Amino acid sequence: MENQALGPPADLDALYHAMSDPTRRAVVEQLVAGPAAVSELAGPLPISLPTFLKHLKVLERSGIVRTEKQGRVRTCHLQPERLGPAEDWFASQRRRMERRLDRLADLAEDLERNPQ
Amino acid sequence: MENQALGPPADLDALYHAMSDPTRRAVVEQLVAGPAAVSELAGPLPISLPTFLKHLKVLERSGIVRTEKQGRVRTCHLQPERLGPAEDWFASQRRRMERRLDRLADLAEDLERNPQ
DNA sequence: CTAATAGTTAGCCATATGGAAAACCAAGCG
DNA sequence: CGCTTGGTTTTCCATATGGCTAACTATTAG
Repeated sequence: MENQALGPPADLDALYHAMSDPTRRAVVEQLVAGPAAVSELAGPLPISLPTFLKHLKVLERSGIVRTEKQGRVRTCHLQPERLGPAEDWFASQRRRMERRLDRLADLAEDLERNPQ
Repeated sequence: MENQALGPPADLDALYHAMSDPTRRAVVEQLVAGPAAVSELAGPLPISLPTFLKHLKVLERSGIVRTEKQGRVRTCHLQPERLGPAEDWFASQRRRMERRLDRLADLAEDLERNPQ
């Protein structure tokens, strides 16, 4: 449930930190459409290339993006399997919360049926 | 900024930022079990109360936790409906990615069947 | 009324983050 | 070879973050 033995340690800190910035989410949304070179990704964005590179490094540290250089072009790919754990933590909390609320509702019903 | 008509409104910033810290995730995991007072939440944690309060404010800004004070006790509640959007963004990206990979697989199959 | 309890404010500090400009490689092209 | 293109490194800046202590306010228990 926690660590699925995929690449680097699936650390939620880095993952959620990576996704907490709109620029970086935009990059991910681009990469969903397919791999892209650094300049293709940076082009439309209103920030300088070096600044973009910092964002890219944050994404790489989080494991959500992998990059490789061929010649002078660095291509960026999304690692879809890293999206799972991020989604899972939220889903897990939500489910636990719902179960609790259900139990609470049951209890309330019992009390109503069988008042003290 | 450049929101490309993809995904929900960008208060995801605050949400993901809130979840990028282990202390704050621990608080959320506690609150899933039910509402709790500030000191109950802060007690087990290895940080000072003022520091804890800062974390709590981050959680409140993100909308994931609501608090109310009665007498001298401030009680913290989880807002489960805020967990949904956070989960959804990831789910949405993952699904888009999967669809793309499926199309790609189909294409590869076609090529194999019908080589150029 | 006094004292303990539960938070809150106010400083202070070190590090991290997001941003920019400038100068610097290295791979291709003509 | 020399120029251009695509990245990279370095340096610098302002602000945010996470942590602390100390001092303060406001309830409530005795």
